[in-house]
Amino acid sequence: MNLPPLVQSFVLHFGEMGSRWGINRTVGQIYALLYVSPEPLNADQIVEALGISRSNVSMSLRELQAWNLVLLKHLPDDRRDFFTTPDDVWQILRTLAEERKKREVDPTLSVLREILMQQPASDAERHAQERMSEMHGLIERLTTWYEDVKQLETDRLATLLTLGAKVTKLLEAKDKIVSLGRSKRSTEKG
Amino acid sequence: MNLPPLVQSFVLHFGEMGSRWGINRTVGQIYALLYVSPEPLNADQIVEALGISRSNVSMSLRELQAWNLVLLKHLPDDRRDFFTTPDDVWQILRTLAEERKKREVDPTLSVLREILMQQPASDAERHAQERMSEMHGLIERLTTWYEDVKQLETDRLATLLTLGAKVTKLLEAKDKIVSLGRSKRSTEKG
DNA sequence: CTGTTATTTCAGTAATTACTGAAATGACAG
DNA sequence: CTGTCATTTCAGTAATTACTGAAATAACAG
Repeated sequence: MNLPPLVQSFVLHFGEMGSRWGINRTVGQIYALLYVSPEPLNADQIVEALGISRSNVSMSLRELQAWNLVLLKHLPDDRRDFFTTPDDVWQILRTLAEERKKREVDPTLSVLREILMQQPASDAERHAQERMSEMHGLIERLTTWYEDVKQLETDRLATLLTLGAKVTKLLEAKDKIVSLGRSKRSTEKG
Repeated sequence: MNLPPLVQSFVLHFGEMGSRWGINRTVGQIYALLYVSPEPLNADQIVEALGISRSNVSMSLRELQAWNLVLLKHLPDDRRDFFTTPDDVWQILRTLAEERKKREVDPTLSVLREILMQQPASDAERHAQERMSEMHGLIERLTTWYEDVKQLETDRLATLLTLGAKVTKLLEAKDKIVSLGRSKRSTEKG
């Protein structure tokens, strides 16, 4: 590996982090390299930069494409494939969330649903179903929220993030006012 | 493995899912088993239920304890260790988020910060730093939001989730009113 | 077609990670 | 102390996953 030291640290870190996710070292490194590269790279440049085999690069790029984390580009008069990552980090975040949901959450939801359909045959099963139902409920809440929020454009999402928990305080204040109004009216009525 | 069929499906699914996270199959299965079990289990019961070695159970429970996903309980007049998962699924979610942040996000943030401190020695490095800075900014935003939201009690968090993107619509409405007010005032003034 | 260059596939191997059984440690009762 | 039961450690092995080089496929130019 022969990269500017600053880039190398980044690439190596992503490689290690990769293993903590499901992703493997090489895939992480390639992603990091493409992410910081000023222009698209072709497979041989990646081989050169990371010192790994051509076939490994090919397979890892496939993996990254399956994750939609990498874009294929073609330069005029050059039939090699060049690769980049999307520029917009928010877009990257969205993609990552979407893919992880698809791979990690959706299958679980469908297994839970299936099990919850079945008739429990014992107390143990009944209890298990209750627990699974709690889990199912939580996951559904989270995914509904996610489906809702993912539609937002970047600046609105940013606003939402900046607000964070403040929103609930606002709402509680509003609720108090509303309930005051209600109790006043109900008093008038009663 | 000799479990009620319904429990078995759940346990097996979690085992497979485990591999898609960093967690391994056995750890996933043990967690799932404890999660649906009506009362705490000791190591030998887990060995029995899952058909794996005693030592594997011991190591996997350690891993789960390191993740704070499992609680150690003692029954009176019994010196064996018994294990459960926390009852409250929201609490489990919090723990999971906290641990994943600690392991997957914090190290990246600190590497990024370190690299961004350094003086770039070339155009390539300058460009790389810019990209890293974008990533750093995004992650900081997300973690700030998370730090903020994680303090909320369950019912407030639930409210926040239920609202989802509606909040931004409310805010935009508010902003329009405020900016109307402002432009009115500035007209009066000018 | 033929030759050239780019990419992919895949069987074999290397590296890593998971799991086991045996032995060590610990915790306690008598 | 000694014996008993529970848990942990760890070296060896099994299983899985990652990686390579060689061969196959593909995409084109002439």
